Amino acid sequence: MTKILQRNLYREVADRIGDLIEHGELLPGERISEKQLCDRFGVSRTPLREALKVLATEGLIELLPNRGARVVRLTLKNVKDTYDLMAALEGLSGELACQYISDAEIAAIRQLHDTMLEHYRNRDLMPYFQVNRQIHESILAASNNDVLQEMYSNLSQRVKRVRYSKQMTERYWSQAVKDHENMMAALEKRDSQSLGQILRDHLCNKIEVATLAGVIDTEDDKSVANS
Amino acid sequence: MTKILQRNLYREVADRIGDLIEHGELLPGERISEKQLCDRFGVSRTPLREALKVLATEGLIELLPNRGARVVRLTLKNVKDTYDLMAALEGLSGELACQYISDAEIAAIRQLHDTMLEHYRNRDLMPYFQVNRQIHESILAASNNDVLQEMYSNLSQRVKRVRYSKQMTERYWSQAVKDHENMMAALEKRDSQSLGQILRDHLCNKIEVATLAGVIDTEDDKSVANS
DNA sequence: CTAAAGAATATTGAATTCATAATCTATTTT
DNA sequence: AAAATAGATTATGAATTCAATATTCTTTAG
Repeated sequence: MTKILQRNLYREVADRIGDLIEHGELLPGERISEKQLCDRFGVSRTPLREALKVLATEGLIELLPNRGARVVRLTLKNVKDTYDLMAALEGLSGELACQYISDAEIAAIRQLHDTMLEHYRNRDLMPYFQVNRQIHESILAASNNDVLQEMYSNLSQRVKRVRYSKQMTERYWSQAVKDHENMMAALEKRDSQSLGQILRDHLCNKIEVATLAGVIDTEDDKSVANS
Repeated sequence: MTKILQRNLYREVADRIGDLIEHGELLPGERISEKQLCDRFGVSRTPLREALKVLATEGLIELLPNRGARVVRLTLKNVKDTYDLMAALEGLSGELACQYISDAEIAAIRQLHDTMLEHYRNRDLMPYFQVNRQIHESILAASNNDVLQEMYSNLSQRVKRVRYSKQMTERYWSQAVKDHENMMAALEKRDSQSLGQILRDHLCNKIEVATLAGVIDTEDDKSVANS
């Protein structure tokens, strides 16, 4: 997949700041200094400030009038809300995919599925997650709904930075694999109702949330003192 | 027209441009002139351009590198995709509302519902739609999910400008009212599965889409000539 | 020594300026 | 006369400048 080369400086800067947030170089609640980032990226304040406005719209940072920007502090409720929404969107993607997906696309997903099972049997966690993600993305792509994909992508961005803190227990892992077996069966039957329901109930996201409580909403050195 | 004198100038400008798009003063596909809007709002290009970036992120306009901004041209598929998504979100809002809604809130919605029925009996179309919208908004609010509400609001904004072109047929109207009767029953029983399903299937949005084909994607004088 | 007040500094908000790319117009060539 | 090209004009992209608000530091009163 060739990347569309962005000529827009502000978009480039926004993506870079997004990366900093995702990788924890900018902490939740941390004040974002315009000057500091300008120096870091070698751009002037104009495109940087445009990027900040865009990131605020995307929900990654928040802007306080006359007081600059800060990284959004994810609360447990906030993450929970986001996952509930993502589950609903995945459900919709499954329903739609059943209507539009081609035999070839199903075969490709079947292949991913089998690969994933192999990783599960070997207990290769990272490759498992990698392929798992590809399966969900394939179904999303097959939904043939651009708005849905855009929205899902945005929500995914917001909670990306809390993903690394997962410790899969054996019980949940086997359940997730069973879910995927059912998904695969529903998809190959093109049973949209079933696939939608399975994806909505698929708990892997919620597991993450459950194991997460300690990571998010950390009390930092920076003060908050707002409404 | 009152001039702008508020903090968060870019937000104000973005909202005003959004209004222009919604009310058809800026047409789909129409090139947006920065200078013209600057003069109109009495602001400099800096906050205006920030507003354009935000509007592009919200999906109302699109930015072409070095070639300015233009109002997004809604295609039938685009609107259809958006409504599919909104239906899924409404479904989720219903499920969640059943979990969190208070007796008082249900009573308030019951009151709105009865008022709506009255408007239906009198065939008062506009008041009917007004109260109808209030009911859906009340359920959304009761869902207790801020992210959901934010997303729904954004999607709603995108398709707002095609709403006025609806001609409700008697048959669809009576069906919509029946749907609402079922919704009300499910809500009062706090039957989240039922309410979710009813809201997802509730067709009023799709009626709009069906009667819409002539309105959207109008071929304007302005040229497009992109991928 | 603490706390309040005021000056100094730094940061943000917005307008202006400069640079570059796109568009338009007029002229030239076939 | 039609098409192509060079120059002029306009619009956009980005940096800089100016103005305001907020923050920090210093001084002074209690």
